[in-house]
Amino acid sequence: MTLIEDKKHISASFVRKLRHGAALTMEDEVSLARLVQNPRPVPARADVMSHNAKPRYLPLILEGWACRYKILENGKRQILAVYLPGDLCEPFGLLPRVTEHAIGALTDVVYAAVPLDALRTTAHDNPRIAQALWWDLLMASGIEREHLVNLGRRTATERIAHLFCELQIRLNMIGLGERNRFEFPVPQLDVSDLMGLSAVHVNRCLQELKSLGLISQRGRHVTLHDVEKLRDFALFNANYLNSSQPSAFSKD
Amino acid sequence: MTLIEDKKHISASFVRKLRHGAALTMEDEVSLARLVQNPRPVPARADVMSHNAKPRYLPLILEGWACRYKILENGKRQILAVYLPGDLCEPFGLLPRVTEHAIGALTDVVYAAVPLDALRTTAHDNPRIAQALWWDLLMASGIEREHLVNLGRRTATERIAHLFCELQIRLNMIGLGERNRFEFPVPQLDVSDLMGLSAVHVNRCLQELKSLGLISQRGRHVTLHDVEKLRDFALFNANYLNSSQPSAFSKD
DNA sequence: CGGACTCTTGATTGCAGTCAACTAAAGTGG
DNA sequence: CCACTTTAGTTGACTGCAATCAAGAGTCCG
Repeated sequence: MTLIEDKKHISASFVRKLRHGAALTMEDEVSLARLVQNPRPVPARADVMSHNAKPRYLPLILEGWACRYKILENGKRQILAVYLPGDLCEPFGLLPRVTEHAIGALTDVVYAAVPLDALRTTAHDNPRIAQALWWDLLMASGIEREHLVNLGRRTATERIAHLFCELQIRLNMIGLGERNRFEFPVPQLDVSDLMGLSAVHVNRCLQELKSLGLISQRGRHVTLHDVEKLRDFALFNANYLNSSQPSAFSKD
Repeated sequence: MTLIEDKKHISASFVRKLRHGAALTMEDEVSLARLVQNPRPVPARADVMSHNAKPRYLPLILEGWACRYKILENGKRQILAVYLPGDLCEPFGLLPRVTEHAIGALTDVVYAAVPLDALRTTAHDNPRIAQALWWDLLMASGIEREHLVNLGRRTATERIAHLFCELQIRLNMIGLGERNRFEFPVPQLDVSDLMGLSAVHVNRCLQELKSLGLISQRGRHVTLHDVEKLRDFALFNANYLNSSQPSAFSKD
């Protein structure tokens, strides 16, 4: 296996996701793969990037699940976003800044440090790549906003159902999991910090979803028994995940 | 009064805010003011921009308070962000897309439609303006993320206290209100949709803040009696509002 | 002066948090 | 390979924050 092919392998999720945002050519994909260097491991519960760093690179998740989080002065933690393989942990990171939140590993993670200037140069020189990255930014901001709606106006069980609906689509986008079954390796304690709930209550909500026949869990895997029913239950509307394809670079 | 001066007047909040993000020259400010055309009024409770539009312009609030909101299928409403004079209602809007949420007027509003391509051209030709707009984008995304923390991990009364702490800074930034006193024209029903609460409970939280001596209201005006105490109470840390000055265009 | 909002208050309900104990599973080291 | 520790999941009892329901009081405005 050549070096290039190996790079294409480790960057597979990244490229695969960006294909949804623009019609990438083979060369585009090679350019993207070239950005992905030096995979680094991080164990579960450790930080990929700490608070108040001023990074010159963007963490790109290659394997495992990570998150952006903040800890309040009273010790409470809120997870702001979940990052899957192929996700840039600083979607707004086309330019550097002091990081406001930490990035943590929910499971064992392997990530690549994408150099800022290389990413910027590549995007600047290639309009399709630029479009794909803009699309990715819009999707990431859509996900965060829907998360906000989740916390504000959905009940605890609805929130968790909504999470599964979203993950099902995001994982499919990068080729992980089957249509209605996927690995869900996140401890309930972390789910509670994501959903603004207590861990005990997360446990009970999961049981409710199971008793309703909407999902089941075996080991670290979840099965969604009836995606349509689950979406209705969760007041889930998938528009926010892909309806925002930009047209700035196409002919509208 | 010449036309230019008049434009500078109606764009005052916009320019004034952006000064915090970059060292703008007089010419920069004139360029920015030139983007602000055709002020349009919208009455309170009407939409500035509805769902599923595909606008070629960005609403820029000139007077009054607006918000981005979403209504769920069960009729519940969540306000995602509050926009003050000088705020672009599509901070990610350097490129067009189908709008995911509606923009609504919380009070009587006057806004300008900033043409997309004019904004893009101006930013492209002027690095200081580009920097200021990036800074604005980062601040807007920081505000939304803190809002998410608010809904997930702060109690009802803390949330409202936090809102006042944030507004105090944002309003000062555009020269509205005094150091610890400002107009707060938002009905409690809208506050409840912003904070993920019921209107009744918002009322009781406001009373609690008053009985704690932290704030008082007279008519449509709020006074923060002890900003430091209020910030402690709200677990408020102002970093997210301005610590994210980008350095992509300066020499780091 | 009537009507539409908006705010306020009280009574009641219920969702979700907290506390605590226990079980299960997964590492770890002797 | 088995004690021992750590982490994760489960259950029950109780508490409490915030929603809901309902009615009344202010305010603004045509």
